[in-house]
Amino acid sequence: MVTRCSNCPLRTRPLFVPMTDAEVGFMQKFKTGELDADAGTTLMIEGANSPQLYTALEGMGLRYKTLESGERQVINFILPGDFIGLQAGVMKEMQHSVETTTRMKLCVFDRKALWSLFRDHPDRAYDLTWIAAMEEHFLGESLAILGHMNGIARVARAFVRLHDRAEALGLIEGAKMPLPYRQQDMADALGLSLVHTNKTLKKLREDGVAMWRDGFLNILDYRRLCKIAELDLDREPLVRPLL
Amino acid sequence: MVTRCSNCPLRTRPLFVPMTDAEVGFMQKFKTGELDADAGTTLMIEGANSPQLYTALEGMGLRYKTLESGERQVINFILPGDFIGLQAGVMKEMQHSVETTTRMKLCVFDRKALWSLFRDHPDRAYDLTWIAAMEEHFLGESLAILGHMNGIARVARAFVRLHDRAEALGLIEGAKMPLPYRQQDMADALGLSLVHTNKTLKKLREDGVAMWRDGFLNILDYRRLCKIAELDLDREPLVRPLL
DNA sequence: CGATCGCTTGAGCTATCTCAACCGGCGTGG
DNA sequence: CCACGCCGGTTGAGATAGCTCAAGCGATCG
Repeated sequence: MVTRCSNCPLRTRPLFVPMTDAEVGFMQKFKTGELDADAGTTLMIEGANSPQLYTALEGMGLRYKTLESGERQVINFILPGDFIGLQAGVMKEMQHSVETTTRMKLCVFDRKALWSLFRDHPDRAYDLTWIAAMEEHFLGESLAILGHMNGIARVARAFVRLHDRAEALGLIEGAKMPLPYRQQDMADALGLSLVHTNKTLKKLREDGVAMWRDGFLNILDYRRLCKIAELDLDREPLVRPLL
Repeated sequence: MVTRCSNCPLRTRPLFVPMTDAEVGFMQKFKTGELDADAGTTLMIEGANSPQLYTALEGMGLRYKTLESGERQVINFILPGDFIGLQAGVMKEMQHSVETTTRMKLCVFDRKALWSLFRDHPDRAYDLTWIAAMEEHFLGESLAILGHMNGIARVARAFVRLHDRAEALGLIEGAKMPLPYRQQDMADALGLSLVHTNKTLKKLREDGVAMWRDGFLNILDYRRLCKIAELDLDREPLVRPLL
């Protein structure tokens, strides 16, 4: 279902709209190379500027902010297809850091090329703005989760979101999906303490709802998970045409 | 310091860069009119589509999401200069609602014009993406606030942010700035209960740090407020070139 | 004059936090 | 090859920030 296109640094187009040959040509010119990053690599750092932008091709990572107190707020999890560095592209500096969790393969291109994109390919520029608006939407949703839901609902919500994204990417095999993060990462994403996150995971495990261990998430009862996450089972599908 | 330009629907350019005559002309063509909305008007509604986009010229409002449980998450507060409806512009539908708190004057333009903007004015389109990236930054910051700070720090942070924005807009008169929201709005923005928000405000009042009543915020001790908000007093200024 | 709205305050409850200890697996260095 | 240290995960116990429920107050409005 998902077609990989390693020539396309900007995987912004809904999948059902194929690129024209001309577009593919442009994209190849736009792309400056591919990057193979080890697990634990810091791709971008808060406050600094990055001359490079990326699209994740393989592997997983996360975006986070470091607070004055030294704590971390994980902004979101990075999966294949995600665009990395829009802020660095248009603003003076990044407002969050980006780090790989597993080994990642990334499509690299130059931020200076961004302007030519806007000048010569308005439809692509439009897509880019669409990405940003989408990102804004997900952040707003996260805000609502942190603002109004209790521990177990937050964890459940995270699992549902990750499951749905993984499903769209074809990453699920036999009800299991890779989820290579640490419990601390999840805790930092959900605004919970590590201890409480751990106990919440235990509860979900014991209730036979979902099991996350050894880097894999196994959802045993999707229906009940959605219920806990306060999500409609037959909600309209997440619009996430990025790859 | 701030120059008002009611001909400019897209107040995206840093203030120190004046528009050329040609640009002003285009903007006037782009703009379809002005809207005078009463307090309590719903400008956009979650799930619906909006044929119109706005720039706030006067007055204040707020963006919010309604949760399954019926609760509200206030995404942010709208002040003059804010762009409203980017999501509606590029996505199928709005992901949050927008409501006026006071009477507002808005600059209106048509979402269909957005595409011509991208096609004919790449620099402006670039600005629009810059806006979106900026919005993303602020949402990320809010996320960190909800995820990691306690009640009093959240309120203090909100006050500092609002103060700084108001200052940039020249809305501060004798240490007082208009803040026409209800305590419930603030509570919904910060993920606190109304009762706890109220008690926190009382504490700030009694400690002589800040006083919010009758629609005005009076910051008595900015230095201490920043301390509570866990903000550096001499942090680099908030980059918010939007009017 | 009664009803509504926003604000205020008290009291008890609990979800979540912090502190602290322990465990198994893994990599490193002796 | 063993021993040690470190990392991620797990669990218990006590402390508390923040929640819910409930009541009251002044202002505004029809």
